[in-house]
Amino acid sequence: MARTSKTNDTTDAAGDTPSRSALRRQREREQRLQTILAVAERLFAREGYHKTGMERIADEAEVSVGTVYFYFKNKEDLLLQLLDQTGYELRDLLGDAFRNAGGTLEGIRRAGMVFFEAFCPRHPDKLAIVFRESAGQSELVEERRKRIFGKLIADVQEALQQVARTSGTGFRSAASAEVMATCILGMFERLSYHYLIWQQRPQDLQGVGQEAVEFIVGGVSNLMR
Amino acid sequence: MARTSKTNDTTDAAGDTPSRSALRRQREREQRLQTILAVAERLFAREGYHKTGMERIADEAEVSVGTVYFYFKNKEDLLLQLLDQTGYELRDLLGDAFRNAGGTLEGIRRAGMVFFEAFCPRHPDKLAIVFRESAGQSELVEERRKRIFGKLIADVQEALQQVARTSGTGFRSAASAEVMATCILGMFERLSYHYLIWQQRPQDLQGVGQEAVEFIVGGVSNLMR
Amino acid sequence: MARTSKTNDTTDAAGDTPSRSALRRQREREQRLQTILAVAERLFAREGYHKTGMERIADEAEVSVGTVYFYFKNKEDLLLQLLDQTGYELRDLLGDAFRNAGGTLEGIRRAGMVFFEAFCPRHPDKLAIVFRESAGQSELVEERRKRIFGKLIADVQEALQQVARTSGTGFRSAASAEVMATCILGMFERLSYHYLIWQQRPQDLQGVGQEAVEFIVGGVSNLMR
Amino acid sequence: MARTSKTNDTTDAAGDTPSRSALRRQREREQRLQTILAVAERLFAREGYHKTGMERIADEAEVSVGTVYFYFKNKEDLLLQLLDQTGYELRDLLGDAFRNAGGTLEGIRRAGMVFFEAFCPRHPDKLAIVFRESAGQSELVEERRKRIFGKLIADVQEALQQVARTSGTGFRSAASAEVMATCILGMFERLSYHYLIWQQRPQDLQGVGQEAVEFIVGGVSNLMR
DNA sequence: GATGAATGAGGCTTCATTCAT
DNA sequence: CATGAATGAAGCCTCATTCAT
Repeated sequence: MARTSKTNDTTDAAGDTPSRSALRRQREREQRLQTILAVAERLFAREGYHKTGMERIADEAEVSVGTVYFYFKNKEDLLLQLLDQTGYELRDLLGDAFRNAGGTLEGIRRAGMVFFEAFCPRHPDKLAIVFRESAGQSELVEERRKRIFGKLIADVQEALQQVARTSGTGFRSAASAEVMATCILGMFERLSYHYLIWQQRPQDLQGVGQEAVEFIVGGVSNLMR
Repeated sequence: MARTSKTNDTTDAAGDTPSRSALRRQREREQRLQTILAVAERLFAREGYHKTGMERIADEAEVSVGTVYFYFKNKEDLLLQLLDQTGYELRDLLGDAFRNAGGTLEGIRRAGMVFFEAFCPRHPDKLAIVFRESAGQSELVEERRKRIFGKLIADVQEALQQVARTSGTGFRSAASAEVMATCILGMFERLSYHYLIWQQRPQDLQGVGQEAVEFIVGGVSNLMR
Repeated sequence: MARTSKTNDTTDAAGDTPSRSALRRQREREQRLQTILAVAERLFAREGYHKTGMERIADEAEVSVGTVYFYFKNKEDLLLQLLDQTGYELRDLLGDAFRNAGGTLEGIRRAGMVFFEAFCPRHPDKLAIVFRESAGQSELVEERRKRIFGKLIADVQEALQQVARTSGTGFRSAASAEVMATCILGMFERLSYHYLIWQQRPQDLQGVGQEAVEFIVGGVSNLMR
Repeated sequence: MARTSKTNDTTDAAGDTPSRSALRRQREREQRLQTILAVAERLFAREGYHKTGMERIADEAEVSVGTVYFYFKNKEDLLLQLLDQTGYELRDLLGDAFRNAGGTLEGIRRAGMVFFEAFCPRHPDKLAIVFRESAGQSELVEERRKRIFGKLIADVQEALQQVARTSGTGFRSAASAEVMATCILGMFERLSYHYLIWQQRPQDLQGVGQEAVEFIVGGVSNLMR
């Protein structure tokens, strides 16, 4: 019932234009869902997935427990939707950046910086969830993480392959691009985890990012022949 | 509590020569402790930290729950000791390899391969625990993970700086070595996670490792001036 | 609340002739109520009273939860009305048959067969509800069951007493008729439960019924002096 | 772990004679289990299965909730074990009586009276559970009820067939005995339910029983040819 | 030292019912 | 009248931990 954008309307004739009240309900509905998600994101990231009870989430979202369960099947579903959301946003930013790298190392460099300059400072909680809280919670969750990482790796890999094509060369081996893409994601993960979550030095991220992308550029070059 | 009825030998008198039975008890004690740790490692890695109950651990270690609690303060302690153990082994292998890199890129290359060729195939469960199960379980655990990663990063960083010294150059910036070391750890983490845990392709790890160390060498070179 | 904008007809003026639209509304109302009852009967009987949620009932009756609550005070009320309905139908069939037994054992025999030949095959769900689902749900429900059984017992008892009167004899004791009537109801209950609900052998019911009524006839005779 | 009569013993040598303390533990264990069962029986019968929470049971048995769950898998298991217990007792009494009926109608008569005179006054709660509370609670429970009734029916059926053999006659049809046995059980059920649970006239049960067994005898005779 | 029965706080989830629109 | 989102009390159950034997 929830989660499907039903547009039931009793006042309007038979049209495609929902009534004003229906629209408002729709909005409020979406609003609530987002509020709950936002609260869950914050709590999962700061207090931990397991330490956060559903009641606490309901409280802070100013709804009842039942309402949370109206919008989300269970606690795991809440985490899954958070993961998906973050997955989308990451692909929107990172994926896009890499897809628009234009087949040049400079493009790769710029794409990498997007993560450190645009994503990290804006969404530290999301990072904590994808990289920490969602790790090893259930098969379903792990499955979803795998898929998200897979997509991102594919994006980066594609960008790398384009670089090779553009520069008229190739990679050391067929697997090089995939391995490098995975490496790059791993670097992003650990760097953001290290400097943002552990060391709480968000202001260092730009510098760190620059070193990292330089490192990447060197690594990539080295695997091109 | 430590007083048992039969203390007719020089067990814990004042000497340096423990009696035979005391020695045996000591051995049995160590044996038990290791069995429990081993069981916990396997279960945490395969079933998940939370899904594994203390009773299950006791059962498979063929002791009682009480005994587990005699050797370990609580469940978290079990995880902490597993982490420490893995930390030591990692430093023993990786740290050593990097410390013995001899200040050459070739040394770095060889050190990196140690992880993929020696550690990964031998200790997949340990990897699952450090990289997955211990993530976000409690502040104490996270603290320990941070320390372990920190130590490893320091080792790698040191190796990198030695390369710079040996080659008579320096790095792009003072932070370069630390960033690179973190990058390298992140690569190791994600690559092993990806190919060993997710994709279950342990046979690919050697090839993957070669690409990875090549990538590293390139990256490092690029940050030397 | 009962005041709607359009009251241009003689809807609820003072007359005996309701308007056409009022009649239609009345019909629709009755229709809805019956639909809900029918759905509840099916679900209670097949899925169980407790396992059936109000939302499921509303869904299958193609109305909203609120509507169900408009027609029925609460879930218990739904069950009570189902019980009453079944009670009426049972008395309509069984009671009538026994009342029309004409004071002969042959009449008793025919009356008994009505249950197995006419009621059981037609209303298995109703049987499941009276004999299974309504058992031990609440004091109110149990009260109603008691009343229904009481009425039926009275009907049968009356028929038995008429047999005695007609044949110019009496029963072993004053309580005989009541006890026998209760026995007969118990037989009907367990036989239908056993062969219809448990053993799923509806085709056997006619034969079973014949044995049963024969058993009854013998039992009744035996208590007449 | 629970429910299996382990006889672990640390003090004794290697013998078959458990130590005194082990024996006492064993006794206490059985004691507790029976206490919980008794409390559950009383509460289920008087307050209703659904209205009785596990906490209430634990409280009245003077143990913790965890302890209840140590002895019983879940609430349903509690009910199942109560059912089984009652099933055994019923067969012990009723089944035995019918098995010892000796192939005479007089034997049947006496057997029937056992139910009213020995079982009903002693175990009203058990009756409430088998005939009321366990009805329609879950497939597993219903399955068990079916089995219990089946066993009892078989016992009675066997007694009836023996009567036929002894008297050198047979029954109206092959199914007669089964149908009659089912009838008899149904009578017992409804009569006890009616006079014990509903009408609270336990003192009437003996008289009612006499009428009932007379009724049975007549019915049985009537189906013999 | 070893045992394992007992504990009980806390977690997740369901679902009958209400009420503003 | 109908709707269906919101409520929240109540229920069942788990499991890390303790402690008497």
